[in-house]
Amino acid sequence: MNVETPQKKPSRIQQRNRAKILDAALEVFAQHGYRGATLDQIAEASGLSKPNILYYFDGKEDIHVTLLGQLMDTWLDPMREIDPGGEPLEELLRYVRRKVEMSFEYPRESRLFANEILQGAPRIAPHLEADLKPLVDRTADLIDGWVGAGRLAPVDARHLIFSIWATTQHYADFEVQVRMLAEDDLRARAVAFLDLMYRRMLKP
Amino acid sequence: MNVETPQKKPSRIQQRNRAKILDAALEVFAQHGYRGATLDQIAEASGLSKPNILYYFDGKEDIHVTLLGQLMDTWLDPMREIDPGGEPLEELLRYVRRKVEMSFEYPRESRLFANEILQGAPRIAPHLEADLKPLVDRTADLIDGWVGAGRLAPVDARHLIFSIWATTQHYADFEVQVRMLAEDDLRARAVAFLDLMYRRMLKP
Amino acid sequence: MNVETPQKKPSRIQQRNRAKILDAALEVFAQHGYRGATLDQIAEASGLSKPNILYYFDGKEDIHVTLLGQLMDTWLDPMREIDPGGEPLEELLRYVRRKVEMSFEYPRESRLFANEILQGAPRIAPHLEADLKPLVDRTADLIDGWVGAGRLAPVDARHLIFSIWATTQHYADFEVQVRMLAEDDLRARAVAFLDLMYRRMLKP
Amino acid sequence: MNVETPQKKPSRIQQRNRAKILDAALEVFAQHGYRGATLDQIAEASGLSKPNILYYFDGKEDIHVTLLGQLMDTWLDPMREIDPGGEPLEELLRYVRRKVEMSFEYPRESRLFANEILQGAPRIAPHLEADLKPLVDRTADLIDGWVGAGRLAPVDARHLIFSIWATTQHYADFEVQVRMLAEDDLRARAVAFLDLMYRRMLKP
DNA sequence: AATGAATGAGGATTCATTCAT
DNA sequence: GATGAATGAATCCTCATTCAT
Repeated sequence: MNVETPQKKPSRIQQRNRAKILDAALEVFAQHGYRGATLDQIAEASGLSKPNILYYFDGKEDIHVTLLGQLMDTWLDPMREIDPGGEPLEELLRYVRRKVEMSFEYPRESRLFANEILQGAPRIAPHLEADLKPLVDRTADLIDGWVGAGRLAPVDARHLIFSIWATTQHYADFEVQVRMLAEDDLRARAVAFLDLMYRRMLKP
Repeated sequence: MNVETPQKKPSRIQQRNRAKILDAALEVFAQHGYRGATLDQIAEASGLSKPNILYYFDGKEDIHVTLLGQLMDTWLDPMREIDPGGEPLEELLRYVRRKVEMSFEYPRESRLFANEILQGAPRIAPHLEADLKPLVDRTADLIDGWVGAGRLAPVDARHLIFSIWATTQHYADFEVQVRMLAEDDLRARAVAFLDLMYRRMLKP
Repeated sequence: MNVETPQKKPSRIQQRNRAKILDAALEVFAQHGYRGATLDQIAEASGLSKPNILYYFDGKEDIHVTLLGQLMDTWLDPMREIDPGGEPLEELLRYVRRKVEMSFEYPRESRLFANEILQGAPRIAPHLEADLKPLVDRTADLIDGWVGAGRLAPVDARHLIFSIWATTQHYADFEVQVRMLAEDDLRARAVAFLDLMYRRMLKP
Repeated sequence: MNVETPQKKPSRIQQRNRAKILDAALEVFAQHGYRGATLDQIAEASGLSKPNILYYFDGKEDIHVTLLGQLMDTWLDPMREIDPGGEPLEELLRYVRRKVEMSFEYPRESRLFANEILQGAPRIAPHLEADLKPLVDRTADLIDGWVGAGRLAPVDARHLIFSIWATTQHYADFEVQVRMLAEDDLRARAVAFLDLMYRRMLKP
């Protein structure tokens, strides 16, 4: 009988162990990708035995899917928090800042996501369609409205979004390369640079 | 006796088969990553038998390393072609355009590279140190000089470079997501958007 | 997590299975040599599946090294038991007798050792240097002392040792040839012959 | 069409290439055993290509069998040359000396033979029955006769022969061990030791 | 809830041999 | 005679998963 069956609410120890597994799996999947990760590595990193991991999850893929599901929730939060009633430039710059800070705070999540998209999103495509697409459509409309009202410089809303994702997540996804090439104060300089770039780009 | 040993020039058939293998491997590695790729897939995609592939290459890793080596050569070309004697804004905008066009022309190469960096650059780190770092140092100095001369708006040269890489390669590396969310004319819009963004960003 | 790591004492079933594997491997390695032996043969002979064998040992080489390590321990015992305070001729004749009896009792161990030495001792050379050499040095000194004291006929101590090894192990290592050519009572005749030979050789 | 078919006498070049292959194969088989040896190694050592080797021999086994067949011829020569009409002690001591010198001159042949016997003589058993057994029977009878006539000390003839083989071939078959433990002048000391041992053993 | 033991399905690689010229 | 190219059959090993307790 699997823990997932929602008959009883998970006990304290169950919740803790699931969390330990997911944290370990996040580390391993983010570094090695889905195929490159092994249950042994996750078992090692989580401190649980391999069969015990399979007591909490139906298998490797279940862990991965669970991680991606959790990820989508928090991943989209910054975009959801763009306030349609706020000052357009400040709202978008705040979004950029939150995104870049997430890259430095949660690089593993970013890499997990990047890995999944790179492989063609085989396991997360439904989530994207269901959650991401409507949100992006809505946000693009919002930006278009702002632009139409002359409150932002004219810009292709969707490509603006892509560019924000690209530039912010880059610090997590290409971290080894960035760290090899960057100077000190990486994080502060990144935040400042992106604020500057999007300010010049978007100021009406 | 291995084919790699540079004793004799490779025959016609050798060159053709090595090319077939590398092309197939590029496809497979770009999609599945190093660990996720199998020789069976490469054999299937190349039309050669698995042992025959191992007749031309020393093993899976040899194929991968060969691909990465080839990649670095062409990957850095656009940056090498920035002309220190040119008009700064136009030189950089040309660089952006070449980069984004490479993402649309050679998305597999971009994804191969992204995969390698995501996993911590285990096989390409030496190349990065040897080839990429000096080139970036030089280019950053060049940009700093242009900024100092007032020919470009003030900007952090290294983070500018990162942002160009991020925004251009994003179209290849996150292609499935981009195609799910973008409207028609993806390529033309991407080129136009990036030209606009970096023009506003860099105009002195 | 590997069974070899000496964190916990091996369970009953582990000890039994490791013993089964080592016994099967002794048979197979002794007959076919390291390269000629296959895990399939060991699996077949031990009654375990191939992956299960690799659950208990890190690989083919680990099994082989374990066998050789065990072997050295017992293999040198007879020489260690030569009593410096005993009657020289009787001590050496007892050593010869123990060695020839080991060849008849443990022919597989002898052949395993012979195989390893024949191939140049690639895996046992360190053991030889560490364990065998000091013991032989000591024994040769002992014999030299006995000869010097007139208690043994003059003899080259090291070549005496070689000859004892050669003649006794021959019954195990060249068993098929010996059995083809010998008459009945092989073992008794072998013991008697060697006793006679070394008695005539060594009597002062 | 294979070269072995005795339609034409082999050309000069054929003889030379077969000799090169057999010499290389002797080296390789003696060191690695039958299963451990590869055609690639033989090709490398002989300077011929792998397909070319298979032009001269029907396969790996054919090379091995050919080597063993050649070996038997020369291997038994010393025993054949024991002169029934000679002085018994001197005849046998001469046999010992020739055997030990062969071990130093042709260690590869000795090891090839030892390998084959160790593995149970799968390919040479017929030769042993046909060639070796009659010769040993005859020699044992000869020795028995000499003993009966009081011209040699009483001794078990067959075990005497075994001991001569064992002690002399030991210097080739266990060479790495012997060289690790022996002092200088290995060969001279070996000859002297064996002469001494068998003289004491056999003097009537 | 947990784990030691076991395995079937791959997966990279080796190797004797064959093919084609 | 000779060789570059190719391959089927192993062979060692990995790994997600299952079994038994």
